[in-house]
Amino acid sequence: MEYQKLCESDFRFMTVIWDHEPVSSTELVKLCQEKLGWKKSTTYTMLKKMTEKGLAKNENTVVTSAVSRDSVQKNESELFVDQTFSGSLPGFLAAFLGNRTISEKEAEELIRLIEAHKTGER
Amino acid sequence: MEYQKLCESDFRFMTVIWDHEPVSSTELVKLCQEKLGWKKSTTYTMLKKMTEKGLAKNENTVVTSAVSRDSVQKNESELFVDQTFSGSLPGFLAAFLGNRTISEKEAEELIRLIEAHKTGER
DNA sequence: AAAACAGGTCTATTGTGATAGACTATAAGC
DNA sequence: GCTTATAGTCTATCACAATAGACCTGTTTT
Repeated sequence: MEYQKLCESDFRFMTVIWDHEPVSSTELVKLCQEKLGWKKSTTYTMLKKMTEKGLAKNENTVVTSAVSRDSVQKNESELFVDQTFSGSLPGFLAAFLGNRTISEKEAEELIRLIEAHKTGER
Repeated sequence: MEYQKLCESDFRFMTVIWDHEPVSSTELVKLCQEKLGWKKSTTYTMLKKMTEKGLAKNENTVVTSAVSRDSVQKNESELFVDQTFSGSLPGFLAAFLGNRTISEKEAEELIRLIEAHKTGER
């Protein structure tokens, strides 16, 4: 099955789960109240939707994620770069950097990442 | 005024404009028919919406953009990184690269971009 | 003058994202 | 046995994204 984009509230909800799992459903209701301003039924509605989509689990009142934050972030990023920059990572980076500057420390971190994913091919 | 996110069809529509401007409205109708499968009235409805939002202009049946592709891409990218990675560019890059590899040529291009935006600060 | 076309508006439909109120069922405490 | 939590469902509302059909007006062609 192919990746199904998460809409915004889905993502924010999953973020609460990722940040706190495993978490009891009651606790999750409290957290969503605090962090997202949601009522109880909103949280349960979302929770059900997420379990139906296979993104979360609610077993015996204990909620956990069924997909990792990393994998979702990866899919979302790919989708975004595809849609907005026809898949061009340099295109994205050029746009994102625009006329901002980044610290040398951050630059080094980025370069390290790039080096780590570089193949030998030209 | 703050940046108003473009929804998906808005962005695809603007892309047609950016790719062809200046373009007559009739021609735009044809292009949207081809590229997006839209009917005439759909194109005009969108065009009106875009002019109302200040993203495009229709002057004397000649359509042009009122915002650059670059600036929209920049805003969208910032928004995406903020929402998905709490604003962390390295976070984005790590997720995007995942377990893929990039060619040496592309890596060089990315590094050049990063160097160009590096400040002296540590 | 009638037909054809360019250029456009207005209203309507369908889908679904986002949110919650009212209600139900089951177990725990008194 | 009644009350109070806990855990959850079901239905509904509202906004707006996405799309288009029917219609209108002015200009050009036959």
